[in-house]
Amino acid sequence: MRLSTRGRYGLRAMLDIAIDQSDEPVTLASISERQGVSIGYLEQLMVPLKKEGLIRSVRGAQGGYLLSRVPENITVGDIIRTLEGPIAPVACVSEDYPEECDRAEGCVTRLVWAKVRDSIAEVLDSLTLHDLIEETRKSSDR
Amino acid sequence: MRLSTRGRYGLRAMLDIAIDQSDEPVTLASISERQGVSIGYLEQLMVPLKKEGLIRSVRGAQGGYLLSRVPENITVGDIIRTLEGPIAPVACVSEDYPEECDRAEGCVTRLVWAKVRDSIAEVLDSLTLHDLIEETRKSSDR
DNA sequence: CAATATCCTAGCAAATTGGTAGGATTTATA
DNA sequence: TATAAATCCTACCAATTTGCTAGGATATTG
Repeated sequence: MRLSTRGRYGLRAMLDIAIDQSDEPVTLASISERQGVSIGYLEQLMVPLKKEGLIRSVRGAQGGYLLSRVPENITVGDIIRTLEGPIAPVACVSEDYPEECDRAEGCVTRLVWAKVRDSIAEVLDSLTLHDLIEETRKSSDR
Repeated sequence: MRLSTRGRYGLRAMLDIAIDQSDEPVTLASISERQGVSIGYLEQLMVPLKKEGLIRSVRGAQGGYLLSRVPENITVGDIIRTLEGPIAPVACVSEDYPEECDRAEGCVTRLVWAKVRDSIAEVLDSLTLHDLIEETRKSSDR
């Protein structure tokens, strides 16, 4: 039941971009330095995030990445689903296209996994990047 | 964010044993037939479940497996933790021995994963084998 | 003693994970 | 108009995890 580094690093990267207030693009080099993740790996994470429309990029010198929406309108769930796929502790209760299964009817354990899926989704969807920025400020004024 | 087959098959196997009312040991051969999981693989799952004290075994002819406790006292969480390890969407918020991390203090994303962990645990710990037996009966009287 | 079970050790192919390498392309600025 | 700074793109790959199977040893019943 582990999240892969894609989701973890991806969320850190998105928060890193969100925290920057300058309105100037944030480079992967700077994210890499702050977050301790290689530029090459970050590049891979940016591809789906951009395709999904959560960020936009500026190419060339002084380029980098910017959020496409205000932090209030980007949830952790948006980011995690983009990088890890639909939430699905097991394939037969996937949010998107649940996998067919012979024993589906009368499969009681399926109900368990559906509850797990929903409880995870509830947490991820209730948190926005804005919330995490706030939390960051709180923990830094000490 | 997937559960492995160990947890899935293991829960099915445990429920299968729980549903048997005969007080006689349930063989892996019969579980295998009903659940569509090989005997060899089931054997592997029984080892930790037995070590954890959730089931006991009877060797030899007419042998098999029995629950060590009444279904009311075995939660889904007990089974999943036994087969999959402590609940931990990421290592730094593992229920058991959270992995150290340089950026632990001030790491806001950690709070997210802790919430996810707790919400998963809440679901798994609130469901017992008894609940699932009840659910099975309900879905079969139609 | 034969049949039926669990127990135990090993091994292994396929998939997934977590990256790296190397270059092509775009753009700001000196 | 070069040059440097960036993103973009394709490929590859080693290590780990997953999901098993094989083959036998041991225990128990009838």
